[in-house]
Amino acid sequence: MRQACRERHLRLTPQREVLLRVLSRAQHHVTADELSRSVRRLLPSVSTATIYRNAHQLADAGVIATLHRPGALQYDPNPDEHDHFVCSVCGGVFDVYLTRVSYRVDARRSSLGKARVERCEVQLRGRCERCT
Amino acid sequence: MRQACRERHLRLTPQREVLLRVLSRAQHHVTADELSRSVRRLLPSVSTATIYRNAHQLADAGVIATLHRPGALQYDPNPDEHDHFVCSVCGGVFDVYLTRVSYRVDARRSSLGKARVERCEVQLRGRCERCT
DNA sequence: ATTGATGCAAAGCTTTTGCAGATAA
DNA sequence: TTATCTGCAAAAGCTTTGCATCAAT
Repeated sequence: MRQACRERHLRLTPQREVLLRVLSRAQHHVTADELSRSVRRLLPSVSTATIYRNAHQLADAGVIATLHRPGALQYDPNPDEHDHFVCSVCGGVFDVYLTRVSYRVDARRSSLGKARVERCEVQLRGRCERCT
Repeated sequence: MRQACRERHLRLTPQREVLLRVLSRAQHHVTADELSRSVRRLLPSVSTATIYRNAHQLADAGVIATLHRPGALQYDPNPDEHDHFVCSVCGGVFDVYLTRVSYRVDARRSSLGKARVERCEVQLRGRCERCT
């Protein structure tokens, strides 16, 4: 992460260092608000604007990913390629790792034209263990 | 659509009728703002609150679907089961119909526990025809 | 010395809500 | 008649931005 910052001329300010640390420790996706709280626990002065600005830069750099969920944006610190399971009851998002993903596009019904498909993201839905 | 409304005791007010008409004619996904404009072209007095309230009710009724996209919620009036292609350049969303979707969950790496998977949504990403 | 980063406060947007009056069934 | 709906305006969230100041390189 620090390496990626240097490459992009992102300075290693105390604020950014704390943010990186919090993200690398995060076990799940986090909203900007949760990120703010965690960061401020270590460095209380950090402003919301800084959280957003830095998170966006990291997302642009491909260091973290963003998920648009109802209510608020979520930052996904998991750098591995993976997909998600969304609980339709509690709304929780869980990482899942899929293998052998395959599909066929019904070209006649899909108005893709000459579009080039570069990636395939899967979102599983259902009830999570706790909401069963 | 009208039938679904009756079943749920949703009254067929002029506002709702226009909304249903606009939705049934829509070729793509629409934001609440676009929906407002289209509806007001036919019935200028309709308020934003009414648009949101009704769209949510229709979504709850399963008549339309909602997509959380950056910037704003989108309503998807397509009742067929389908997936989406998202252009990473212009952000446009296009309907795609997939067949033979298959995948395997790597249970060891995925912390799903006893969660029950009920649905599998696929989101393809790439460049759409116009952005190539 | 430069160029980028920060905090603050204000602004911007989308979406929701309270309420009184109106209306479909 | 009654439960539902509507418009308005205000409120509520989340996110972005302008700006003066500060600091990493």
